[in-house]
Amino acid sequence: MNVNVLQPIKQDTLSEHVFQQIKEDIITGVIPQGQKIGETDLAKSYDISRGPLREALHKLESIQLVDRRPHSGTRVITLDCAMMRDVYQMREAMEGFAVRLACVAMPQSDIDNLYRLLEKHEATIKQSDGKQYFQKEGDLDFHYYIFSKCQNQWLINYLNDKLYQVLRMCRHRTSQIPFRVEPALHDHYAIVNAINDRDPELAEILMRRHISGAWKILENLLNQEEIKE
Amino acid sequence: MNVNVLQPIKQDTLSEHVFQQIKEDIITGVIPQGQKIGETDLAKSYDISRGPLREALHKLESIQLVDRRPHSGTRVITLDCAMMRDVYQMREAMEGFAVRLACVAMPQSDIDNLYRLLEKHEATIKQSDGKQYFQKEGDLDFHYYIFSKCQNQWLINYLNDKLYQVLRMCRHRTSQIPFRVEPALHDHYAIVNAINDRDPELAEILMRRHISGAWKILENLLNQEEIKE
DNA sequence: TACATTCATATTGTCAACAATATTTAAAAT
DNA sequence: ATTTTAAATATTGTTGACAATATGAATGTA
Repeated sequence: MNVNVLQPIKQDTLSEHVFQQIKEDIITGVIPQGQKIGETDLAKSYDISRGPLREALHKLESIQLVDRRPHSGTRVITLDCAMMRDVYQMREAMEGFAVRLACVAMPQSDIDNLYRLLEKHEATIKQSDGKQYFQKEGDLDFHYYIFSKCQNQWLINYLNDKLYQVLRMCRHRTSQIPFRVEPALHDHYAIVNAINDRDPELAEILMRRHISGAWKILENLLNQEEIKE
Repeated sequence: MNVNVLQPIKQDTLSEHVFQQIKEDIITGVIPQGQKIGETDLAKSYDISRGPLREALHKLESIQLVDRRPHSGTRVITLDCAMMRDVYQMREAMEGFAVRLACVAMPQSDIDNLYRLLEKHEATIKQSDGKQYFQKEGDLDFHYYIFSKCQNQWLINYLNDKLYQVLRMCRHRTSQIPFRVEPALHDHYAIVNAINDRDPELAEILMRRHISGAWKILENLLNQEEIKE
């Protein structure tokens, strides 16, 4: 595995520690969407003073997990359809570009690792074709492995720190819905094949299709959900 | 002009006000690159207490203008060649995608405005073919106008809040170097023509070429500069 | 009853002092 | 003279109190 891909973990300060914790609580729904966050309350419940808490909230704002309005307060974002669309479009643009770069930069050993990863996914799917929920994590692993090899630190950080946090939140929200995972696996193989052929042009196109396809499925599900309610 | 494209200006708090001010001071070089920032000193020089100043520094960190290490301190980033490359690659990916979206979403009136903008640039260039420095601002206007019409708030915010701040910093650093601006104008016309033909595919390709071309020129200049020193 | 205004309350923004950590300086040992 | 160690200094992290602003309740008026 490469170094220098992920920033060093700095959890030394209270502010940073609480930031991480609140982040997880928002993503996993412990703090529900749209909820107003009172500084005094939260500070008490995490047992720190308001100073570091405010700094944590600022960091949360910078990765779009909360909205802050001066003098008014902070509240957790609500993942509506428009926001998810924006996020998936961003992924399309950025992961498409990332795979194009990675396709040129990857050593063969990384490509081999990707094939092994997909084989593992394939086995997991065959083993348990009922409970496909677990598999979604595998999807993230695949995407993460690829963009982390693109050699552009800004791109990596944005995908990792911002987009994928919101994405995890989406997944959590839609985790009860069962997806068909075989088509995704097929897409993944096609992408790795393009990388293996050192065809960045094609790799980008396939990645874009893969992500925009995922969005179309998700969009339909969300609309159905809305109609039901 | 559309509303809802730029977030409302919130300069109500000290923290926000100082953030804006330090941001400008960094971008324009008043605070030089690589400089260590002492909280006590800066707080005194902006005549506020350390609380709001720290919040401002966190915001600056979130747009990559400073590096913070816990317990150690804050320093202004240094724009080396690798970082500029990353930024230009990001622009290539994101502005390419933005123009693709904008190409579909733009009403004809916006396209007319773009043509008028380019005519104005053309006139400015002819008028003062010596001092092309001023013209670079025009380039930013053009790019900004396009991506602000892409209808994806995440994309707009990232370009506007992060990439373009660093880009302005680059421009300031290389402002003494004269550029030939006619080729850029030619590219701009080609892009607007593609938009006018409602050809998002082509518009994206042209935008990518335009930006990667600009990077190649800049890269050469930076290398020459290094050799000299 | 509906609406506007005023006052009380709660929440956010700011400050200055204190604690914890890093950096520098000076002394001691090899 | 160079490296190690230890103390002193400076800087960052944290806290609780105070000021400014917004929110909500109560009162009065149409």
